[in-house]
Amino acid sequence: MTKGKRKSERGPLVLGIADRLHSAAIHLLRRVRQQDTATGEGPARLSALSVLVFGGPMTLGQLAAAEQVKPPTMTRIVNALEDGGLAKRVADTGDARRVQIRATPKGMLLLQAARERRIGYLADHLGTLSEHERSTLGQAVESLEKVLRRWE
Amino acid sequence: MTKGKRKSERGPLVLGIADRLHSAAIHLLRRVRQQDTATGEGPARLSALSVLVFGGPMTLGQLAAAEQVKPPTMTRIVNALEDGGLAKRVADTGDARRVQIRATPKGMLLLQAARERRIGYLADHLGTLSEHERSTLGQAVESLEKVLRRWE
DNA sequence: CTATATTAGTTAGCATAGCTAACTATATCG
DNA sequence: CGATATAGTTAGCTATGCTAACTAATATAG
Repeated sequence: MTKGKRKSERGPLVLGIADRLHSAAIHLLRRVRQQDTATGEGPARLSALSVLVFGGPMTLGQLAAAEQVKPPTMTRIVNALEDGGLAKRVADTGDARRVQIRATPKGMLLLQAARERRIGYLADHLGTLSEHERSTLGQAVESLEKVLRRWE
Repeated sequence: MTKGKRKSERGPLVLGIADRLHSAAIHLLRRVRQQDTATGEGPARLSALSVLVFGGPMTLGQLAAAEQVKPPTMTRIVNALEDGGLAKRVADTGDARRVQIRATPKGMLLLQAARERRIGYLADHLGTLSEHERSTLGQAVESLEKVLRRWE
């Protein structure tokens, strides 16, 4: 062995994997997002609605933080969701400054459909892989989830 | 075995992997993109510049297709890149309707730096995985590349 | 307990990035 | 040559991001 240091550094192998993972993630999401045109809603609205549906009701500020967006941006997204009957503002009991945002049944249904389209489309393509490749991919996704949990 | 059909379908296992891969890809890219603020350029410009730098000069229409965007959108992105000295339009010899777009040395340098920031940031976090996990991830990325090549 | 400071959200106004429709200029084809 | 097709641009709309400045409500200092 010519190289001493072996763990937790930015070696060429890790850089190569990072590079290719990055590129693959970009192209996968670009493909999958094409399915969303069927919803008639833009990406920011769908993403915020997804957080509401799967994370439950939360304040506008929490939603903005979850979407890594500033509050004024989220105000407008929530306005649009409310206009479309997909979410509603509910007064917070105890702190009148806060506004709870919750998905409506219509919003939940729309998101469910959008999600099934996206995930089903991706699954159809992953289905062309062998059983072994899918198993390896499953393990890799677990590693990625671990990386994300550790991220900050 | 209670289930007969085993290959190339949308079973619950594949759906689960698709779901988690989809989510992981979204969150990974959201993290990595934070690094781009250092460039002072927006995401559409950086992405188009990346295609130019790594794919070489091409016409505006080809660039629009590569970015899955309509020509008028790409016209404005190229205008902005040109204003910033990051790319330039070159007349196409042989067909005066076409315009070749090429990255300038300044554009190449800017993109190189942005890329190193993004990939390095991601690699640093992948570096917290074990050697075995990284190896599995590398194989999984190969599978994803295969899926993408087959996609359409 | 009032006066001040902090916090949550909104409003206003700007920039970027997407679209379609309509236009210009050039090529191609009958 | 004239009709048609193709490549880009222009104009104008929508969506989504930002900062600065505002309002309302809560928390805190004296």
